[in-house]
Amino acid sequence: MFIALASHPDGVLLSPLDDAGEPAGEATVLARAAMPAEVARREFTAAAADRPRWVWDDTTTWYPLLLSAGVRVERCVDLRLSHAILRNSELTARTALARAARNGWDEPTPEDRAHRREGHRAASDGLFELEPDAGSASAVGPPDPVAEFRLQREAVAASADPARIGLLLAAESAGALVAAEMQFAGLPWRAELHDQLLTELLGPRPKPGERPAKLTAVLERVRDALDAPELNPDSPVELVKTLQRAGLMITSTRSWDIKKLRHPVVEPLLEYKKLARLLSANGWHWLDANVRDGRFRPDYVVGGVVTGRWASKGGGGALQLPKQVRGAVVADPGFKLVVADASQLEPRILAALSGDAAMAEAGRAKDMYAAIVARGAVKTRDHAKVAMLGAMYGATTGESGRLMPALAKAYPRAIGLVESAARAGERGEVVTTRLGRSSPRPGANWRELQAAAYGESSTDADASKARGQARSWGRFTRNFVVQGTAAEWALCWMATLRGALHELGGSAWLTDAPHLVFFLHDELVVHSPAAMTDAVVAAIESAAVEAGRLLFGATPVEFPLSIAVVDSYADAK
DNA sequence: CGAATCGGCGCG
DNA sequence: AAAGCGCGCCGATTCG
Repeated sequence: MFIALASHPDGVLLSPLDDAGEPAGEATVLARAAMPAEVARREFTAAAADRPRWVWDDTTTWYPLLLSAGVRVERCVDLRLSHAILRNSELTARTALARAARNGWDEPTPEDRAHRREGHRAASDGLFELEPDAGSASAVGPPDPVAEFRLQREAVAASADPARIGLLLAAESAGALVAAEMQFAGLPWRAELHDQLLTELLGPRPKPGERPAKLTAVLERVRDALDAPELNPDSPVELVKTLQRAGLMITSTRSWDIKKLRHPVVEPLLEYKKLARLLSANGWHWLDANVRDGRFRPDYVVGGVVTGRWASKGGGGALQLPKQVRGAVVADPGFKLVVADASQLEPRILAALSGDAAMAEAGRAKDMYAAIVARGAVKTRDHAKVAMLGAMYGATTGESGRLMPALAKAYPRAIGLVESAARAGERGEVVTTRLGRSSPRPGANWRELQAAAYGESSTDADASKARGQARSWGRFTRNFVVQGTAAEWALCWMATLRGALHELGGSAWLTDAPHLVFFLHDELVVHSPAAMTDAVVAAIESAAVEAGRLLFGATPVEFPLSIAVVDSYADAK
């Protein structure tokens, strides 16, 4: 049973729907204020199997309201996220949904539009411009969830593989629930510990506009070493000029390049950069803006990355919490943090995805890189690691490039898979993950440049530019299949765990039971009552096994985790 | 003047 | 030691 929720002049319209998306009973209108109680009633009275799946346009607009009212839901269908997948997927390319003109369901959520108006970059901005909005005609008024849901059910049923795409939609929607719940619960954050940490490294909090004492001290050492009393090292142009004037051969101010120099300025300059970064990215200003009532509540953007990974938006930078400040993340009294990390996830995904028996054999080991060495493909563990990364990212030169032939010889099917994904991208074709998320097509500029290289009047320069661009898109599609499938594994892992944690909690409210508080591509953090951590660890382990089974069925590849039960996130590894 | 871009760096 | 994927955010700089 599905129940669609939609705004209505008198409140909220509830429409019961069957598996095909057809009406399955009388639609009713409820006052807005009565909605959470009605949702709760349906959640609690039904047996688990009969619990409704709530169908709504955006989880971000409905679920936070329910959570604030103390209502958790078991399952939902996030129509906008599902639409984005179905619109692009090769598996549903010939369905009515995919062939329809762009409409309101292709537009960003209302929050995203507001966010963009505030001057933030569009999520799809980047190295490559994507397919432009054809027409970009926004539907008049809010789109109808009932009609959209029916189209989506049709598309799934008619797809080349309904089970896979259906699983992907379920996982994506479950992810949306997790994201809302994690934001609701928040990551426990001890502001006084963060402040203490900053004070130790930078000195006491300065007045606005002033540098902290320790930063000033190290800045003076930099200026002395370069005999440049006015130098502002935050200006790359100024810094590079000053370094050159001191006789140093350098054209950038990256730490990695500076590290290679031999000069008295190197040590204080690297120290300055490190401290200045801490101050600007996660200093007191960050603390004021992002931590309230002992919680950090980042805005997760489910499916915010083309590969299906999550992104984050707004202040905070949730997906880049430096290790430096993780000491401020501490479990509440009586609670523990259970931190779990999937080891070497992407190479294992490649092994399972390609069905390469030899690589899958290595993928059974706790240390996959060591197993690759044991097979004799490469000589050292470092080589195994760098070669695998090169295979998944498309390295052509350097050590990684040199190791590729040996790797391809030992694991022809696995390397063949990423190579053919790269070739497809170079031709401008689409590639698809295990569960059916397809890569975007290159934009019009890309195609024009390719076409120009084959034209009558093309020059060598045109051809070489086109080749470079084609290879670049090929590296993207090469990585897409692995990164995207890894993101699917992580979604399945997290969605399965979410259910298990709820079971463990019994009738306890979300934040009194073990609950997810953080997720970062292949790592998650559960905030759990101290007495339940053994059960939580077991649930995390079995969710990982289940994720592997959901994606790949019977595969020899294993997905080992490293799990730590700690008070402070800083102690996790 | 604010908006867009650049160089740099944090995360996976 | 390094050059190849995906992100978001900062301060400085340049653009319009």
